[in-house]
Amino acid sequence: MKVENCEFENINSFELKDIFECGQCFRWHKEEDNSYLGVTKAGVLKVKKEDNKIIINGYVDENVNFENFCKHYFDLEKDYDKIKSHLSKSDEVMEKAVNYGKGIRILNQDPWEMLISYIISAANNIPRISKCIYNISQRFGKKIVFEEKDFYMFPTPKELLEATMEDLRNCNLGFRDKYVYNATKLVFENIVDLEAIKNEDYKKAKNDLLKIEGVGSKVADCILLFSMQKSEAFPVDTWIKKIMNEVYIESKDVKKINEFAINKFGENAGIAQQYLFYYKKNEA
DNA sequence: TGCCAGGCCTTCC
DNA sequence: GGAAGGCATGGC
Repeated sequence: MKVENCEFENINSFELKDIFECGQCFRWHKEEDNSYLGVTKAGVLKVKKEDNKIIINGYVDENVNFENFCKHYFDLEKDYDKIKSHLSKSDEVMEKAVNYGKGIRILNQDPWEMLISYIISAANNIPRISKCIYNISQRFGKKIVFEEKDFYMFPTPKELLEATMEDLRNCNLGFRDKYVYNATKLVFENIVDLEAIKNEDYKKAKNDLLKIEGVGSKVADCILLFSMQKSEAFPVDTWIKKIMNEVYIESKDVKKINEFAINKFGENAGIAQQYLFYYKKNEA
């Protein structure tokens, strides 16, 4: 492990609260000085924003190129201003949602971690999902000490393979224990190759993820959007169902809503979804 | 107490 | 192929 730091200036659309509290990640927490601390695949990161400067400190793996990792993780190569102005022209509700979540960036997280995290998310709420993920990290992941505090890496497939069904139940996963247990085996044995799936196009990748027990349309879309750079993936959960029904399309059929949205919002449907989700859950 | 949470799977028409 | 019920657990 090594200590690292880097800075980025004049990045548009970058607000810590919007990025870390819009529901896409479960391992970031606000500190007293308004910075955010989080555990990523590279290690522990601390992010601050001062004026138009983003300052990132890290305690990360020796082999990580820190600046490149941050650039990718925070999706800094993408022009969100352009996407926002395009989406805003769509309609009034979208314009409001974009304005509400104007500092959102979609993080590029670890596919394996997203697979397990979103299996756990089914019929669950965000605080409890975070607790579940902390529990399995604390019991099966590597411990890191950073700034005199203990952090736990998300366990690798090999590490999580050590967990029995009972262990997982003790991490408060509830009925999702068996799905996590089976998915871990599939990934460890490379029957499910997440890196290969990541390289496929959206439809094929989604189709492959749906073969995993515990992964349905919504969970698959979250994995695709938050860790596989498939920005057209449009996860339909209960909140999105509500706002879509109110504004765009009256239907109980999740598949219909999903297809409608991809047609309407196109290649950035997933980013549109995140603005809508954040807006509906907190404001509307 | 009853309902809901970033759903999915199985069963039953 | 579409609707209904079950599934753990905690917060409100």
